[in-house]
Amino acid sequence: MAVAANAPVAEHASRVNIGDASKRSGVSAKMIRHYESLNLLASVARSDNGYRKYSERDIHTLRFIKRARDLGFSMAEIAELVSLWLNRRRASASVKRIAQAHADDLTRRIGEMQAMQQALTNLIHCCHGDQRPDCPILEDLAGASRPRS
Amino acid sequence: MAVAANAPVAEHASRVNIGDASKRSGVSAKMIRHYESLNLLASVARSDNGYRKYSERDIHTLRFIKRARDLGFSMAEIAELVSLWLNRRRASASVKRIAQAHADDLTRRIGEMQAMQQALTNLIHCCHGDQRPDCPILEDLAGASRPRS
DNA sequence: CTTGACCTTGCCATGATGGTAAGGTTCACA
DNA sequence: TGTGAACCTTACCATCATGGCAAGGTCAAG
Repeated sequence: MAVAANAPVAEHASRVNIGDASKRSGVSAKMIRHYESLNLLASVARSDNGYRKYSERDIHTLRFIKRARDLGFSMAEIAELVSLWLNRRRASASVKRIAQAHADDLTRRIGEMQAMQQALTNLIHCCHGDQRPDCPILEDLAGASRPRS
Repeated sequence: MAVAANAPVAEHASRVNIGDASKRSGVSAKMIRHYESLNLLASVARSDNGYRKYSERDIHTLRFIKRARDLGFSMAEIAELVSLWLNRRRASASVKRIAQAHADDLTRRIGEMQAMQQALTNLIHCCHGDQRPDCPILEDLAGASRPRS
């Protein structure tokens, strides 16, 4: 039995409030509103009392966004991805280019952090970490490369 | 020959403006002022015209901060480190604890980013990246676990 | 009718940094 | 003496994704 994809008749009948949309997408209500302000969700419906009403399609989009966020894409990138997703005439090359750029960015940042981690680990290994004040970590920070003027 | 502790006669004679302090520490003037507002620099001197005046000691502290930033410490952590650096009765264990916590944090974040990177790399490898619209990357985003509506 | 759970908008905060604007100071040079 | 460049000052805004809070409207169950 599929989810609510096979919803019976009127799609608008199954529209839910933001709280349900949040639970079903894993995106906080706060961020759902935020994404709407970024135009990631095309024109969210409102009921008479002003409450937002989310269709299955909206929830699908929210899940798409969440998955992309989990992969570390920025909102700007996600906006492009959503647009490509909705465009049936897209070229997969466009998607791949965005993904590759992000992957490269991750690689770079991971490298930077690993360098920090390595330097830090070395210093930590050199520090006896007891009650004495002598500390190679502070000594490094106080003048690592430049030995003192 | 010790640092500027043994500076010839009047230490205040060698005090420099923020621009020089910036060049000599590698910290932007903007951030030097910011660090002062965070109380990382004890009471920066001012000359009659209101310009900040930096001693050798101040510049040494700025270099300490810069090195710590380069290792990825947060400003809150750096505040603690500076404080310990200035306290001759510190226990090296205190320093080591902060460094270890930061290293652990780096490890965690590196792991998260590597997981993203790995998932992304897999998807990218599956995408032919040409003019056709079929794209495993979008398919994953649109419903990795849950198939599609 | 009340209570509690929901929804609305709007503003503020994060953390580290950059930018810009509007104005004061200093110095070198014509 | 004037002028312009290069410096300094404070103060505000922006980033990016997210959370929090406040004040108020809505709705359903008791």
